[in-house]
Amino acid sequence: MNTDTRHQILHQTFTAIRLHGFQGVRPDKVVQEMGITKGALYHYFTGKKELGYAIVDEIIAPMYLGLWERAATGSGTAVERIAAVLHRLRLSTSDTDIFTGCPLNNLMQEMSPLDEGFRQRLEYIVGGMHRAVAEVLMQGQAEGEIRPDVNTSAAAYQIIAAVEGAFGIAKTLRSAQVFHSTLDEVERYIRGLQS
Amino acid sequence: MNTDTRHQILHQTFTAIRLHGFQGVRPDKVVQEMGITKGALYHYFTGKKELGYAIVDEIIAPMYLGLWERAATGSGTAVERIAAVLHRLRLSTSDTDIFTGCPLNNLMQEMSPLDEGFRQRLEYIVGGMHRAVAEVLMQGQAEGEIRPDVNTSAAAYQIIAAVEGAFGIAKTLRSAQVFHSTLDEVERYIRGLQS
Amino acid sequence: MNTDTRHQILHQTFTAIRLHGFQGVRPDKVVQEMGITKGALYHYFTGKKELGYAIVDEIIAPMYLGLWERAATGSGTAVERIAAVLHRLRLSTSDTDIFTGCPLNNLMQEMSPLDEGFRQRLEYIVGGMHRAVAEVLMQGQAEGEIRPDVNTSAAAYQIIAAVEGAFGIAKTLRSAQVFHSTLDEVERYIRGLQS
Amino acid sequence: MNTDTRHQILHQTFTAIRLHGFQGVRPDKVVQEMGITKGALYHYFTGKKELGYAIVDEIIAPMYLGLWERAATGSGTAVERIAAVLHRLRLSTSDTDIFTGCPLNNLMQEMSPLDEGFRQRLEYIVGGMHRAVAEVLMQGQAEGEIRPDVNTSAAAYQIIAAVEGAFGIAKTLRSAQVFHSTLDEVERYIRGLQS
DNA sequence: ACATCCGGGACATCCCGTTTCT
DNA sequence: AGAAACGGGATGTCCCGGATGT
Repeated sequence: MNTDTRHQILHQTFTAIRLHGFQGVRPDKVVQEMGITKGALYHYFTGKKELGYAIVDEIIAPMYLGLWERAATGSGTAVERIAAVLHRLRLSTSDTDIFTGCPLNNLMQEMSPLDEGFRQRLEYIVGGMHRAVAEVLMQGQAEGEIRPDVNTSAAAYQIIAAVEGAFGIAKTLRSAQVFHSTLDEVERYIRGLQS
Repeated sequence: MNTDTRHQILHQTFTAIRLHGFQGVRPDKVVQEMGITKGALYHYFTGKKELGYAIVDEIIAPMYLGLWERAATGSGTAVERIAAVLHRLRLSTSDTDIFTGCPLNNLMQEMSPLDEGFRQRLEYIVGGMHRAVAEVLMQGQAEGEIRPDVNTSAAAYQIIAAVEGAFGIAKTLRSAQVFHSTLDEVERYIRGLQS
Repeated sequence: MNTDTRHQILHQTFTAIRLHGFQGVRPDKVVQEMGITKGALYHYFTGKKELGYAIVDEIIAPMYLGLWERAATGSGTAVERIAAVLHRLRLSTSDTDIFTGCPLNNLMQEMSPLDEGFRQRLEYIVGGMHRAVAEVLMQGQAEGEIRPDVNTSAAAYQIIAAVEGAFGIAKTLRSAQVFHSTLDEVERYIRGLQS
Repeated sequence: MNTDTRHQILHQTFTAIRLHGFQGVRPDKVVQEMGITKGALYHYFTGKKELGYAIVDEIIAPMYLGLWERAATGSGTAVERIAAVLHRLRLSTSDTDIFTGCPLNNLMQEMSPLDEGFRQRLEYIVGGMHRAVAEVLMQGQAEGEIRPDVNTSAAAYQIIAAVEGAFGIAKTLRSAQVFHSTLDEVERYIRGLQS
């Protein structure tokens, strides 16, 4: 099993999804751009959908869960740890990322109502992100850093929602600046949760 | 010009877009479900894309701009007026709306990078929404209701982003409850802007 | 009966046929370019085919029969009268005519095998042209100008064939010069028929 | 590369072009008649136009260039060699060929003004035919067989034009006899070029 | 004497996936 | 492991013409 070709297909298709959406991906085009044939693709994946699942499982999930779970295990105050994730997000977001938007958000909007397999995988990722953030907030609450009246679960959803929403709006406005200033505002919101 | 048939096409296609995304819309199916023929469709619209533009211009834009601009012209404090919009949003959002997500958000994620015509129309809508919210916040600031150190533009983006993000997350989690509790949290954030 | 509109349709469609061939004509486009609607077109003609027949009968036939029958009724020697037609042809043939080719020849090649109605009308025109040329040659023969061993019918066909062929070749080579020098050669051939 | 299927498509489509013209060819019908599917067709050709180009390059060009260039390399006097080509043409022209006309001529009339790719390919063929005939005439002139005042280039164009024109006229008149007698007359013209 | 609206069907092309072969 | 050939069906668009109105 040549894992190289498999990886290449996975990443090339991931790029295509970012540009055209999952439905807009043309396996024909993808393999052509890679210089391989469909024989290779259908050797590793049973179909376009399974290829999509593999991309979510093997690329997107590790990417986002890794990013947010690092906050849960990091050091410093709760607010600082979440702010650190936002900083990393800002730094890792290039102008072309603004243009294509957040891969996770894109797939959620496109595929959630269309395919249950996608929805469950994306739900798993969002759930993991939410759990990570909520946990940090609860730790902060336990230590007296966060106000006791804060609904940590709702606050966690709000943080994630605002980040994804910021991605979506910046994408349409084609403005990295809007993205950054909205993230700043999210950070301010988080600081407002402190005692 | 028989505006009846035209309107019917517009609304039926709008529904189809909500279910399958713009790229997933099959004009064949739409006209078949309406009991008309493709002759009619291509009599009123030169193509699928122009039909999409018309839907954004004539359905989506009035819908969202109407909703948010009402906040700017309403009575009461700034926070109350924005909270009123959020309430209306909650009430007008059925379970199937949770399932299909926010039409505006869906189109933004799907079409912004694919077609400049769509992007500009959506940018116009988002810009209008932002302007409306920011204006309310500035009025509140002028009247001493909102703290003077609040960046009204950034706060307005954050509010819109959180609402759209809440839609997107609730759609994947298939949970009206998450939608509502996130909106509650947004409201709490807004109240935190008060002096 | 507004003969103006009818004439306009006839001539506009004739131009379209010259550019795209009969099968390539799009009634939709033609009426659009004229600023009228299909209602007008189908008021005067029962269909695209009948419109084509009318164009052959009312525009092409008079054009070509008029040109060649003038040779039969003109004055001077037989050779001079035919040469005069060739001259007139040369003068009336613009560069765009070279580009689009001979309308008669175009229609013959395109429609003869496809539609019997066209074929018979075009046969009528070619027959008339042939009769006119053959008659002139026979008159010349009677007066001793043309050699008695000349097969006037075959010679007439050859003259017409060479002229149409010259049009066709010049059209592909996009060369007015080839058209003119071939017509010169045809003239030389005719002079070779003299005693 | 299975050249069998490719060849079959090429020849079947060539036949269809002869019957309906290039624009009149319906790929659907062609593949259906062959018992293959559109998947096969679009596997070998990127589109109808490219298929047409391939037919010109691989079928029509060799056919005509082969026919006329044989005259240049044959033995006997110049006139005999050209007459031999005309004879071969006569023999290889069945009644159905009269009905459908000369494939080269048909394509020239139909496609030259519509598509530059076709025009250039057809120009290449006509150029080759002309060069072959002109060369034979020049050889004859060098050997004193052809009169020195003959413009070999113009005469070559006239020969080709007359042959193509004969095809076109015979097609409309549906008369093999007219075709043959016109070719006879062309032959007589050529003999008239002799000293 | 025309314009509007629309029916019905074709048409070129695309595209996912399977089979076969090397 | 991967390339080539092909099946089968859908897709967006076009386009001729008729029905209806004015």
